[in-house]
Parts: sequence; C-alpha cells; structure tokens
Amino acid sequence: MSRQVPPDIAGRLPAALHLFLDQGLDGTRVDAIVAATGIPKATLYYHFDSKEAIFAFLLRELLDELAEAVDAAKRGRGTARERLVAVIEAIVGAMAANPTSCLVLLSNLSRAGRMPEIAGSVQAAFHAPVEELLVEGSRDGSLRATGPATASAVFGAVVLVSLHHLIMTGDIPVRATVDSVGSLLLHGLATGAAEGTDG
Amino acid sequence: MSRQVPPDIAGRLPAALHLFLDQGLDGTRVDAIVAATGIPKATLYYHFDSKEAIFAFLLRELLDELAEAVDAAKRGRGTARERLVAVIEAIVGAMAANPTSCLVLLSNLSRAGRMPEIAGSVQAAFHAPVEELLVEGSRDGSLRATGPATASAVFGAVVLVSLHHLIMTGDIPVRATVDSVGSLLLHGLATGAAEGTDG
DNA sequence: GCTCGGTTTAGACTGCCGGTCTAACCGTTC
DNA sequence: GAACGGTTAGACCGGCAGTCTAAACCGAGC
Repeated sequence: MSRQVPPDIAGRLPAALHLFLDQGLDGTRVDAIVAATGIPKATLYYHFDSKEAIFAFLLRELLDELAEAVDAAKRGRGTARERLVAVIEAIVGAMAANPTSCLVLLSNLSRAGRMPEIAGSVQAAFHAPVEELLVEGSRDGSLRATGPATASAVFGAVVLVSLHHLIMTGDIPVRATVDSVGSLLLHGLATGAAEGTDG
Repeated sequence: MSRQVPPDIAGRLPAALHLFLDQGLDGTRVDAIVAATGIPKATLYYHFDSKEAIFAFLLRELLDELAEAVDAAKRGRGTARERLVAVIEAIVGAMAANPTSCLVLLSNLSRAGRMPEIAGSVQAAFHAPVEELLVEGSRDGSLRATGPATASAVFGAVVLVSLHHLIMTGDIPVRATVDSVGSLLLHGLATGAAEGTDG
C-alpha cells in the first residue's frame, strides 16, 4: 500500500492515541478507532494495510521528530560530554512535548520491537547517537571509556525517569529531570564515604 | 478459578515461554500453547480462566523468586551503598538465571502492566527496595540525597543493560555487568576534565 | 456538462481464534 | 459401586480484523 496519507486523515488519527495507550494495540478495536477519529473503516483500510500500520504510522511521526532533535544535539559544539547532556535534554524534551505518543511507544515497546521499521527507528534515534557520543567522549577525554552496553544503561535511565514522571504526575519537569539524571550519569550516586565493591 | 495448579501442569507450562517471547501474549494462539506443552485445551481452561492467566502464572513464579532474592540482598549487612550493589547483583543474577522468563516479562511489560497483580509485583520486587535503599543511603551518608525518580533511573539502567546483553549475546556476564553498571551508577561517566552543565 | 481517475463510504461477508459447553472417561476413596 | 475431582475430545459460539462490492463523490481536463 504505502500510499501517502492525506493530511486530513493524518490530522484526525492522533485522536486514537489514547485508545492505544489505555488498551494496547491488540486490545483496541478498529471500531473504536473509527469512533474516536470519525474516519470510516473502509477509508481506514483504503489507506492502511492493517491496524498495526495505523499504529506504526503514529509512532513514525514521533520517532522522526525525535531522531532529528537528538541528531541536532549530537552534532552541536562542545565536548562529547556536553553534547551527551544535550542529547539527554533532547530526549526528555521530546517526551515532555509528546507525552501521549511517548507513553504509547514505551508502553508498547514490546509490540513495536516486533515491527522492524519501528525497532530500527528507535535504535537509530536513541541508542546509536548515545553510543557514538560515548566513544567520542573516551577519545576527547571528557568521558570515561566504557563498553557498548553502557549506552543501554544511559538510555534506560533517561527513559525510565521520564516515564516515572509521566506516570506519576502526568508531565515532565524538563529542566529538573535533565539536571538530576545528568548528574547521576556523570557523577554517580556515591558520596566521598567508604569505598566498596566497584570496578 | 484460582484453583491450585497441579505440579505436572506447572512443570510443562514453561515450554510455552518461548511462544510468548516470539509472538507476544496476544500473538500466541492457544493451540500453539497446547502443541508446545502437550496440555490439551480443555485441561488448560479447567485450571486457568484465560490465556492471560496462564501468562500471569508464569511471570508470578519469576517475580516471586526475584522479589525474595532482592529482599534478601536489601536486608543484608553493610552500608546502604553496599546493599544497593548487592541488590543490583541480585537483579542481574536473577535475569541471568531465568533469561527466557525475564525476556518475556520485559518484552511484554506493557501488557503485564495492565495486569494489576503483575504490576504490583514488579513494583514491589524492583522499585520499592531500590527506593528505600536510596533513602537509607542518604541517611547513613553512603549515597547522595536524590529524589524518588532516581530509583527509576537505577532500575532502568540495570534492566536495560541486562536486556542488552541478553539480546546481543543470549546471556549475561553477571560479574562484569554488575561491576560496570555499579560503577556507572556510583561514580558516573565523567572524567576529571572540564566541568559542564551539571546540577 | 461529460468523462475519467482517484477517493470515500456503507454494509454485508469471511475466517480466525479465544473461550464455552457437553458429555464421556478415569482413578481414588469410602 | 457410588461419588467425586480431575482429564479430555470435539462441537460450538461470538467477537473482531480484514475483505469485497458496488455505489456515490469530486476535481481536472476537454
């Protein structure tokens, strides 16, 4: 299919996001999407192959926007360390700006991960840039050298903190979140006190 | 229903885990569970209300085991900081010991989150202990004082790193993983170099 | 104002699959 | 041997994703 989705359809689709959020992709009936968006079923299936394609379309928009913001932050000036903080800010900022889509994405990551197109975008938008910055940082001396798995840790910390705020209060205090997760990731939790088991 | 599941049934059910892993809960057909476990459909529905209940049963076993390991680590001796590392080790160790169940849990977190029983267990097994240790740590001076969202960051970092290893190589090098994520969380990524924007 | 392409739509229909129901069957206990 | 809890096959039901048909609709070009 991959026909181009006309603007008025694309504009109405986001009304279905909260359905996906509440019921998940499989739990959301197509009739409910019809009711929520006002787009008749036959029209929906004229433009999309499946319910899943509708879902993917909505996430694509988010991921494209996000990838761009992250990429811009990554290509900015400053040390790798400074740009890493900028990337974190871009991620948190994007989540704050699109809370519903982000919640849908994250709370359906499993399902999304099984859609190659989406999985690839997530990888490209989140992991790859962070991983590259970590490598750069160990070259320019602004960050400790670490293995590739560390990018996952950074990703996990940033995303879960944002998710925590979204779930608890419904919105993300961007400044405070970036400061606290940034300082956690850069300086850690330890005080000057007794050294323990740490490699 | 909540009848008690007889041992031979319980023993055969894990054979369905890889189905849930590959196809997700909704994507797994009951007939496939029947084929994988050798338990006839009627018997399955004699013991369980639904496919979802089977799924929940499998995760329960994992979560109970995990909650116990984490709790033991948390109640050990030493500073809060040392016990935090022990808790991280318990989590990583449990994931390494039950890779399939863990993958199923994490890659269906969305779905699991909509099952109150499971969501509660995850909260109790992971978040609560970490959160408490962070508070203790700021009291005994072994950890910096941080907000409640920090527990989510720790959780995210630990779980995503483990997940990374599981997906990449199929198993988790426990020692190395605990060391690297432990040192990330305790000491951070920063080198002594140029101080940037960090609260 | 007619035709022609793409778009929109209603509504009936198909097929898959989760879950139910029935009724038989089996082993144990009293 | 009657009663009971568990086990099983197989027919069945209902809900829902996705298809099909065929009729409008609508703008562009002549």
